[in-house]
Amino acid sequence: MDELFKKQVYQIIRLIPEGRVTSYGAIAKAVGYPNHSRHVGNVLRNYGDDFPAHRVCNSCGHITASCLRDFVGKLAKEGVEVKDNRIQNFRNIFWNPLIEL
DNA sequence: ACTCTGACGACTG
DNA sequence: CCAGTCGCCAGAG
Repeated sequence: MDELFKKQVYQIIRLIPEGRVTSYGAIAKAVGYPNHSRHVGNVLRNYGDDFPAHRVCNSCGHITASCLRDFVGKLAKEGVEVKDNRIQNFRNIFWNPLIEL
């Protein structure tokens, strides 16, 4: 896995506005690796809790993070409603790094 | 070199 | 909307 890839992923995630979310696949595309959605999640795992990983979920708006920590709480704090690991209103708050960047 | 695994995704019914 | 299936690629063992 390229260091560049990680760096790009980190960069993109830092740019996600508060109260918005995006998906692993969207990030992967944005950094030029269309089929590396899984690795985006893997990169996130490494960086830990010090950056807004809670603003990233899968393309269905479903939070699949095994460790779930505070994600729901943090999201709620930013105005993102989550119910049963599912992001409510996902379609509206989705932030596309390719278009809105 | 091979097999399993995984914070995933697109398609189909 | 939900479940099943297949494709994807880098790490770990």
